Amino acid sequence: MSSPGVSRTEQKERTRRAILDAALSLAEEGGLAAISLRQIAKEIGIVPTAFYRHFAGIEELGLTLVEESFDALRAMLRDAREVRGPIADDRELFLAVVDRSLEALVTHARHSDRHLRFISRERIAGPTVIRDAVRHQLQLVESELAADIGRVPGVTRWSSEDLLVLADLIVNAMLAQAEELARAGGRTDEVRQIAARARRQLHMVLIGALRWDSSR
Amino acid sequence: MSSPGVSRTEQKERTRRAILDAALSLAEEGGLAAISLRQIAKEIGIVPTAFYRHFAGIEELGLTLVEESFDALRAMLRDAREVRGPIADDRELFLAVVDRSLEALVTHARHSDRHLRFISRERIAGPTVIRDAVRHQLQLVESELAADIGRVPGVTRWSSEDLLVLADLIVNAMLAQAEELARAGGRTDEVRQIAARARRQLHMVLIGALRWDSSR
DNA sequence: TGTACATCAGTGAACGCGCGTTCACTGATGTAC
DNA sequence: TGTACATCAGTGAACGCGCGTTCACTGATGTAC
Repeated sequence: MSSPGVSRTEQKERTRRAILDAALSLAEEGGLAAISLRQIAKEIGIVPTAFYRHFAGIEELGLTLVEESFDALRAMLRDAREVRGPIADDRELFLAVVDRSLEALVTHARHSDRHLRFISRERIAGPTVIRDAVRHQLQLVESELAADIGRVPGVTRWSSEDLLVLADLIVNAMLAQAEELARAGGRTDEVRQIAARARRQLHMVLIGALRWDSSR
Repeated sequence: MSSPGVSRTEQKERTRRAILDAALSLAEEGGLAAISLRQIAKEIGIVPTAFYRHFAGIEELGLTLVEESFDALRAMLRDAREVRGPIADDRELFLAVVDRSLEALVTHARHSDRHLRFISRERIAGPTVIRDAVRHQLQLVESELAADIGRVPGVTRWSSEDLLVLADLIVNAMLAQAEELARAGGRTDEVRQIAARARRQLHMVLIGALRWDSSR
């Protein structure tokens, strides 16, 4: 099970990585709840019992995947935030800035697609523990996004509750599009079409946002 | 297995119904892909082999649940459409009309919650055949909704593509809220809060929609 | 540098269990006369 | 209305299989001297 010139620690890490990857892929069909420890072991060519050298069970593996997936999601959002520069109140400028963020998201989504799908799938279909962990992390992400949107000049008068409601809308919409994006695989035409749809949805929502008034 | 004074056909229908109900409930935890024929049989107190008197396998049962779920969803939308009456261009009137639709949705959602959750879960996490069936039906629903929105005076100049994009946004957002609604169970406070969030999201989206111009 | 011992990732046999599916059956309900 | 036969929803035994988990093990890597 080992290659020459590879330290024990390094080899262990490789196997751990292989387990996580296999679980992520196998779960694409029917979710984490539908895969077995033995399927994972078979997939990467280890004996079933070796699994226990790395995780106490599938649940622990699942929680690790939750952490990983949100690391990926946060990296996406950080990137989108950094790429866009200062935000203007002017409508045209504002939408151009949104477009730059979205381009960063689409680029990232291509590499983190399995993690994003993991989030949107296990949030709804996961075993209870996993589902709760995902939902909790999603709430944190929505808070961050809400704070982020709150800094846009036009929406500074919004109530914090409305900002959360808007963030929830955006996160749900974008996760649904990420799902479509992953499903499109590499097919360039489809990817472009879905990215265009995501862009229009964001525009529609944000134009509404700019007109919104929390006090009414 | 039978009660006195009940015809054979009627008894068969009862068992069939019990199977569908049990599957719908058992699938709440980890999705359709994670439940077994034997679990269902045990749940309703029949022997596993009796299952085959009603369905060829879990997949056929799943496809029946897809049909049922969309019957429920369409009934909701029909109700929402009927309750609201003529749609006005004026913003206040328009939003009041949207509110009436949404109230109808929330009332329905309380009774069809398991079917709605089935749709949003299996769309992402289901076995391939089920997933494809759900996605296909959802596209039809989105088309209907798009046509419906297209009749609103303010948006008659929209491209049909934009109408579909908007319908997709609304369906995704409302399915996510239906999920929350079901999760809240009967707790009145939470239900009211989620309904309020759904209303705000619809308002935000539709205010954006009224300002939108497909030609830009 | 060489040797003796410790560590520990991965092995392989074994367990009891729930799985889907087959098959011949039972006995209540339905029907023909 | 009564009898004889057909139908068929549900039964129960049996099958081979994959499951999670236990346990004692092996042998390469790591470490102490």
